Amino acid sequence: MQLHNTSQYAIRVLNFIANHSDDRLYSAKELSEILNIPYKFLTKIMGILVKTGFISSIQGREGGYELNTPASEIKLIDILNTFNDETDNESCVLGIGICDSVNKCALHDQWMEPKSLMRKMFEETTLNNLTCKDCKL
Amino acid sequence: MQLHNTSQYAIRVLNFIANHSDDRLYSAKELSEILNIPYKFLTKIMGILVKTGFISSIQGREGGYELNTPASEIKLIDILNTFNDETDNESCVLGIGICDSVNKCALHDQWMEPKSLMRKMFEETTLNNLTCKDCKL
DNA sequence: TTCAATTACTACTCAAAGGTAGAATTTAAA
DNA sequence: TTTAAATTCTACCTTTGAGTAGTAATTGAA
Ligand code: SF4
Ligand code: SF4
Repeated sequence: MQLHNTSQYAIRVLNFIANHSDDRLYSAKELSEILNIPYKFLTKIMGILVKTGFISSIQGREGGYELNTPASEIKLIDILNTFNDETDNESCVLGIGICDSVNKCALHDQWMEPKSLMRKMFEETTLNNLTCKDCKL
Repeated sequence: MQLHNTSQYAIRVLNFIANHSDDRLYSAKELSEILNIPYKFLTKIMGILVKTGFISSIQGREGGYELNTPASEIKLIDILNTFNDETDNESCVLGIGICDSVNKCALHDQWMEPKSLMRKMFEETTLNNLTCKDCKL
């Protein structure tokens, strides 16, 4: 019951960049050191974040990454979907397939409240709701 | 953000056996067909459930499985822990390691409510809270 | 006693996540 | 113009979850 490492990394990177977007460009090397994420794995993830349009990259010497979309428009759920961290009904708690209020699994009644709260959180939280100056990176 | 298949299967099997414990013994073959779980994978899981003491097995012809612990004493969280579906703080949403109210990650404030509800649910729900006669298996 | 239905055990394959290696490309500073 | 610092691309390796195969051991029924 956990997010994928890639999702966690992506959230942390995007959050950091969003919090320092006025500043300047950050390179993969810096991000890797600041956020303590394996360099080679980070660059792989950055490539995906560029392709999906969350960030844009400046190539070459003195290059780096910067936010390409306003922080207020990047929802956590969008990041999760990018890395196959599904939160939809198809892959719900007992994974039984399509289900509704009449056709439900044994856990349904207990699960719906935590699940909907979780889903609501991922859907409504954007990067700029996350701004937290003293938080761990 | 999902339970492991093994956890899902284990919950469904244990729930079924708990709901039919008065009945009779159920064999792996039957369980596999009723619950639509691959036979060979199921027997592997049953072995683990026997070792951990949730169920006991009757070997040989006419054998099968039966609950070994009262349904009221089998918490979902115990099943999850058996299959490495951690819900503890070490492996929390951003996976940053030890953290408390002063030393927290950027998602902490948003995450704690859904998380604690989820955790409470897994900790307080036992197999006999789950009894649901018309539910999908 | 034989035999078929059953659990238990060991070892393997497959797929996906997590991570690494190396070289190509881009670009600004020296 | 050269060079070093950067992103990008392709391919690989490792680990773990998911699932399969085959066989041994057990035991009640015929
Ligand atoms: S909890 Fe509800 S929505 Fe989720 S699998 Fe069970 S029945 Fe379906
Ligand atoms: S949400 Fe809170 S407990 Fe979980 S990783 Fe973040 S700081 Fe730690």
